[in-house]
Amino acid sequence: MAGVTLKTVAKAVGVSASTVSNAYNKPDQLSASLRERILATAQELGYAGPDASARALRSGKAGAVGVLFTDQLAYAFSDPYAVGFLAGLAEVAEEFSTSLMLMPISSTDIVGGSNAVQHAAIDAAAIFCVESGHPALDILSTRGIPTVSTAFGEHPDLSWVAIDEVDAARKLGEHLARLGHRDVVVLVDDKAETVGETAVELGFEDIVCADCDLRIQGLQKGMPDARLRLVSGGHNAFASGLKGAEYVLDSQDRPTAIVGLSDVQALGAMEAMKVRGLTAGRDLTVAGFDDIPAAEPAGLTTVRQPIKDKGRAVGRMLLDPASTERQILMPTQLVVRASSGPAPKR
Amino acid sequence: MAGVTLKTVAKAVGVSASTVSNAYNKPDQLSASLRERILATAQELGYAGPDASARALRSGKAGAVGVLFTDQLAYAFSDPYAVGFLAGLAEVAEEFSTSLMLMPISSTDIVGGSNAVQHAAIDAAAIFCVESGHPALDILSTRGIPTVSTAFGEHPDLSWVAIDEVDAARKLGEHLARLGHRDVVVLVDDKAETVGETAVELGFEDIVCADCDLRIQGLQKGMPDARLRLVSGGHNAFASGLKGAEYVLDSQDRPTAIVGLSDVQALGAMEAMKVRGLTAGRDLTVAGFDDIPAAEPAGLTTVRQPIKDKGRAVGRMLLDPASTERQILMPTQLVVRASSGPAPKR
DNA sequence: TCGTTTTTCTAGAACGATTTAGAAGAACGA
DNA sequence: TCGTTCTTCTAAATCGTTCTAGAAAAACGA
Repeated sequence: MAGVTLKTVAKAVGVSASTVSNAYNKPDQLSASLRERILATAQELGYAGPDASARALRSGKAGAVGVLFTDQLAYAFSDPYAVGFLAGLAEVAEEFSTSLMLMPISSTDIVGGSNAVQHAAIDAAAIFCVESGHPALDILSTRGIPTVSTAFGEHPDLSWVAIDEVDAARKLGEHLARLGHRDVVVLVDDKAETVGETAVELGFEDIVCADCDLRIQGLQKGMPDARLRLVSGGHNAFASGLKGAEYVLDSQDRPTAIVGLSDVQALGAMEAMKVRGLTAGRDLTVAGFDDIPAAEPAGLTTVRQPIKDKGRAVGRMLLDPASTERQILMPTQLVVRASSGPAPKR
Repeated sequence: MAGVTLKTVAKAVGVSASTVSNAYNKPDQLSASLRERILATAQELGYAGPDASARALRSGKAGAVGVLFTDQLAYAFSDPYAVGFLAGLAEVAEEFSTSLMLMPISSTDIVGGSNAVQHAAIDAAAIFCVESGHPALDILSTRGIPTVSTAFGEHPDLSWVAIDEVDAARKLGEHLARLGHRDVVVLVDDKAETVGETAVELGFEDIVCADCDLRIQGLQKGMPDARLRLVSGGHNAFASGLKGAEYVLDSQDRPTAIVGLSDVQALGAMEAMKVRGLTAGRDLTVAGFDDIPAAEPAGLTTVRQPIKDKGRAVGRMLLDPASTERQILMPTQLVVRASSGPAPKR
């Protein structure tokens, strides 16, 4: 079976290789009857169509867009936000009959030549949740691979699809301020390892993720008089929110509101409250970010961003030559639900 | 910047192309000093290392394994089961500095030449939740791409990593029978479109997914005297379970136990019960399959299978030449939790 | 009927690397 | 000193396509 190439088929049919190639790629360049004869012979010989690598080399199109992912894939995909984004991206990819290439970034030997970012055959790449300045980005850049990031960037020649994180958070902050909250705990899904089982309190300087930083800034901007404390429960978003909230709820110094930097964390916090017999919106206010599907049934106040659209927009920017915009700001919207209520009088 | 190839670098340094190639791939084939000089010049010229497609063509290794996925990506990844599998697979992929290629299967024009399965440059592929007999599998087969499936197969020359679905389900069936259940509703995550908003009752002949079929068989085997009814709430697993359970709970003919063919569906069912003030394990028994992370906190009785290990095993089989086994049966284990209890006396 | 356009097909040169076989020189043991 | 073995490097073939330019034949308009 192996070793059957364009040439084999061409010889068998008695035509040139170019014609066989055209039979597959440009059907209107040859007569229908000949095309049929070629395809039939190909099938007979067990020829599966033009070799992917050869085609990619010659035509300069790999037919795949890369998606970098850091750390544990499981963590990345346990957040519906990531899944929604990917779904939007996949939709556009399918439209252009392109595959998605998930490229693991081994944080360790990224510099050594043997890694996926270096060797993956891709036409473009989506930068999703990768810190700017990561060596992988440099590699993509030298390789001359166009990228689109989901992080709001100041750099004028970078491409991105993002939301105004600060503004989004400010809306939520103002909402909370309006309700009278002055003491807020922010649940952070910290990238850095936390210490064992219990949550830890962080300083503002500990925040590594740029988006997180911006959201915290925005919150503070919306409620300048409030005291913000940062608490992390570790990697995994839901568990992180749960642990973080447990820590906060069981402490002497309870806040009147808990904000998860993602909905999943906020839902974790609601779970912790439920266990303790507390009702969100009455005993304590809880809010999140993103408005993932699970937020509505849970009655979670949050800041909506069009997740799937974001993925689609990135896909378009990467794949559609007709899309000329290089920087898109997506709208956000405060969604008030039952989980937020007035701060109790002291 | 563009147009810098191996040759350019070779000429600049004053060596042959082969030597530059060796500098990247076989460092011990040339003196350290020359290698350093080559790498330095390459950097200077903005050469990003050997072109991925060219290397793939010449060496016959694409450096990527494919993962087929049907339907909507979002649905696929909304199930932690899929995420866990992928995480295991990704772990091994990273080990072999290989990328994962997500290949959408547009169920429609799969036959027309323009699709990812046809054109993706991959060395091997994992078949995850794709019905045997799907045209995409034929394409992979003619392309000569080795595949490993997660479906238990009878075919002796196919490779798979799977669980004994029938046996797993039988264990659960026996457990339920022991508790006295004789009237069971099975929640099916039906691939076929369901009618609008409400759940539908299915016949055994409606089950298209092979795994589902096996599990149903196994359940019946474990509780031969029980009446099994099949109910589907549509695509998305959680919503499907929720809708299915709502339908069942609000009907005249309530069963004493509800089994979700996946944990996510079972959790959906528990949600429906909670809304109605019913307690799982007391008012009604609920059980699932897979033992996803969320199952334990929810107290869900289920049949555990080593999800991540399954992904890892598939990865090994695909990538590690040292792995010679072609068919691996993973163990399963009944995990009894609070959601299952004795059937109420009538 | 004759020039012109359109259709249909082909030869041969890329695409950018890796590989094979082997040459030139250095190092070595006796 | 000589034959042998390493080390270090090279020339040329090859991987399987697609692309460019153009030839031959068919169709067309006047």
